[in-house]
Amino acid sequence: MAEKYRAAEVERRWQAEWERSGLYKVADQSDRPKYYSLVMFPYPSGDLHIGHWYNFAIADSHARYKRMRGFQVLEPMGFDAFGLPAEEAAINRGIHPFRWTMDSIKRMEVQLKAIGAMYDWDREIATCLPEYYRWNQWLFLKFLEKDLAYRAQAPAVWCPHCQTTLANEQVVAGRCERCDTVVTRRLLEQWFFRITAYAEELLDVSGLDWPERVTTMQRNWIGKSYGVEFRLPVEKRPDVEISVFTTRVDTVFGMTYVVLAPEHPLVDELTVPAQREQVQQYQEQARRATEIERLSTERERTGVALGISAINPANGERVPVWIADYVLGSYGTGAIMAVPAHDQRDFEFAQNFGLEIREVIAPASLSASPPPTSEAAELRQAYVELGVLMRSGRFDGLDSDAAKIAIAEWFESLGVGERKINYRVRDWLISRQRYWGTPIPIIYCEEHGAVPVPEDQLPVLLPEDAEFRPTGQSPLTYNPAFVNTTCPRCGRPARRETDTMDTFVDSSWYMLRYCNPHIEDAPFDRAAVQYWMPVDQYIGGVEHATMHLLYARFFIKALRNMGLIDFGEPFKHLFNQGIILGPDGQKMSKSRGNVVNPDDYVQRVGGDAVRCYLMFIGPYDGGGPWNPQGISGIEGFLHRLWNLVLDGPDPNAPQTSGPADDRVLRLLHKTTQRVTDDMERFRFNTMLAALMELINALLPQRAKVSKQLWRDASERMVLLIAPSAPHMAEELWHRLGHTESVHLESWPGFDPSLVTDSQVTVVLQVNGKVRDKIEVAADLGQEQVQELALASAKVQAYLDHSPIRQVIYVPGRLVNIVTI
RNA sequence: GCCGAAGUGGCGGAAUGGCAGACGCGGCGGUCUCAAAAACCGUUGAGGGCAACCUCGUGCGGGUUCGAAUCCCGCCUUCGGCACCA
Repeated sequence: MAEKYRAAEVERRWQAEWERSGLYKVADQSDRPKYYSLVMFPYPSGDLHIGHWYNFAIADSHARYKRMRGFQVLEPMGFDAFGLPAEEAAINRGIHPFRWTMDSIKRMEVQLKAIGAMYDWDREIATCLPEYYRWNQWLFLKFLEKDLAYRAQAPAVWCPHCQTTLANEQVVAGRCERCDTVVTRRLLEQWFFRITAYAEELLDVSGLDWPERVTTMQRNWIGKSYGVEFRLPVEKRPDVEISVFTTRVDTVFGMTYVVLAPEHPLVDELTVPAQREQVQQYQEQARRATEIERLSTERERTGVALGISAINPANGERVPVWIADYVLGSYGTGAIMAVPAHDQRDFEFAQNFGLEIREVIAPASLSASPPPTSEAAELRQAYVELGVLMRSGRFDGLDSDAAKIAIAEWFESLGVGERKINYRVRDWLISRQRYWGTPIPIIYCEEHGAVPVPEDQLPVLLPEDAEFRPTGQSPLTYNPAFVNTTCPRCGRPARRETDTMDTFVDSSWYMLRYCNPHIEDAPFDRAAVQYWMPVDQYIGGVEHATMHLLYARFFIKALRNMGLIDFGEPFKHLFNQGIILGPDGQKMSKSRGNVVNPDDYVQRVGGDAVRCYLMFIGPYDGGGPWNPQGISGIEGFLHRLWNLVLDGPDPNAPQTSGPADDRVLRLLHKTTQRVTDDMERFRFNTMLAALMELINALLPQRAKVSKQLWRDASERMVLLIAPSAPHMAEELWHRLGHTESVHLESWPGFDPSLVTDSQVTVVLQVNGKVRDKIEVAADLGQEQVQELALASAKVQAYLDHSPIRQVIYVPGRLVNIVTI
């Protein structure tokens, strides 16, 4: 019996040795092909939980596998260190965010090292350090130069709990993505990145190997729609026109009113004096409403008439102009033509206010019969499908698709409108009224307005002595030493911008920085980036589909157009790992008390066992509950592997190879093929199942196979498990007599001629039901196999002299004899 | 409401047109032990049968096929995304 495996001691020892020998230091050039393996970097919360392990440890196993396959692998680690949680923690505990963050990073470095990953710690980054965030500022200035950053007054999403504005992407169903508070809107001057300029390019995901649901989410988020934008003259106001956007210009003859968003710039101008008070009240009410209230489809449709009419350019009819909060100021032109018969929202609104509902589209199936003469009152809801036009002048009888084109062309020829594409995506609001972030490098001068901080004055340091409690104003506002400065243009007193940047700016380009994080005169090292980028495999949660992943793609495209890089996508392959739930099947949270701390398990059964167990739980994109009992299966497997290797061949085993050797050799090669295939396809659960099957089959053969083969089998198993259980594999490799690290070895290959069995089991069916099985030589011909099948007594019994109508033969698998 | 994914033993799951339940957990029985733990061996979908074996069985209902967990149609449930985007 071999000595017991002492995981904690072995793991500590090898981690120290790997660090000492610099085993995982990565050079920026190699004869080997490069492979950049990246996980979404963690927020320094101070506690590495089992979910981090699920993400990081498994990603590391895959990266180790790639390294053994001959790639030069870059696997960096760092911290997404700015952001609200540090401020919250700092406020709650009275510690400065900087200290809290740096302490958390220190703790997490220790915990991360317990994973046993190949991180090259020389490349570590922390985004809250000036050496990093100065490049956020530098990139901001570049974006400004290219008109990709701009300042505008807009009704920004406001989170009352976080006391800051948010980007649209950070609002989930009307609630703050971070703290789940119902958000409101505030009219503020804010900085934006012009991501909408890249809407079309971002829709192109060809060449990306990403989960389809992520690309679908991005496509839906960008929301491209084709339509017509046209202008309506306003009665008695030849100086004003109302622009509207519609995707259903085929229904334009059904327009019975026009709606402006409450915040539409023309509202004041167009409102008649008698309506002024009501209109202003409504505007105020709409401004105060939370997103939840505004977005609720259950809600009664409200609005106020301005007391003025516009002219429908299609038929010259007068239609009243209203404001209503179901029209958004931020989409299209902020105004719509309302066609209540063919739009459900307009329909409900028209019913509420007794406005005319005029049907102009007949369902296509009814087109043969005369147009229905039904009164509007009979309609229960809008008919929103396509159909055939009626009451539409010379367009009557056209189907919707043809009419969309015909009417668009007509409008274009009249000069009242043109075809237009609109996108749902909004520009990215990056201003945050919080302390713990990158200061936006802008100075406001009375004479010169918003002046960029000159490059040579970067970084604009975040002052350490600031009051950071959120008040709704940016904390930096209260720091005179920070705020008061001089204008870079004229030298007169000026004020600094006091908002900080959204932390998604930091994570939009960090993958470039990892390539050479020590470069001092540029955000990234062009040569190193040229070598390593794009990221070959990116692993992280799906929750970033329309935030980080979209922003990073935008950044890379913008940087490419600036000539700073020469590729257009940051992440070639993307994998979304699932979420590990608590043992109760619920999402882990401190308040539920179901958070699993990996440290206890690492101490007890070893990091290798935790890694393997997480891989074994199920498909990697599935996640699932942490079942503390299940880990014993992996423990047992690893112990049996340990014993198998250390016990060595049976003392009475044959010296020369016999028939058992042939079977075992085939099994070794077949398993190698399965493990290789599963590793490539991220199927870690079946990869480990294959190794378990192998060891289960191997153990009873110990006395039967030759000593040499037993040793070969041991070595092969150690190599196959090395990416998944790197510490034990290293220990076993050395115990087998090797002096170099197992992690410098190549992945074992397999001989295609050995992965198929010489004997195969053929299933014999009668009318699709299994009745017998026979063992035949794999290369036996169809006729012989069928003969053997018909010779089977069991088959004969079921055939019972019935005439055979058909025989299905699947080579090496089955024979199905059909009699009916 | 719209879009998407998924439903398989007590549990995690495997099998993507060809032996349903690989592998593991848990359970049951056994070996060892004074005993327990650990380790090891056997067994474990349901029903029937002394047994060899037989029948049923992958959310529900239909279909295609020699053959369906797998493909098609309809429904139910769960999860995820979007949700006034004109």
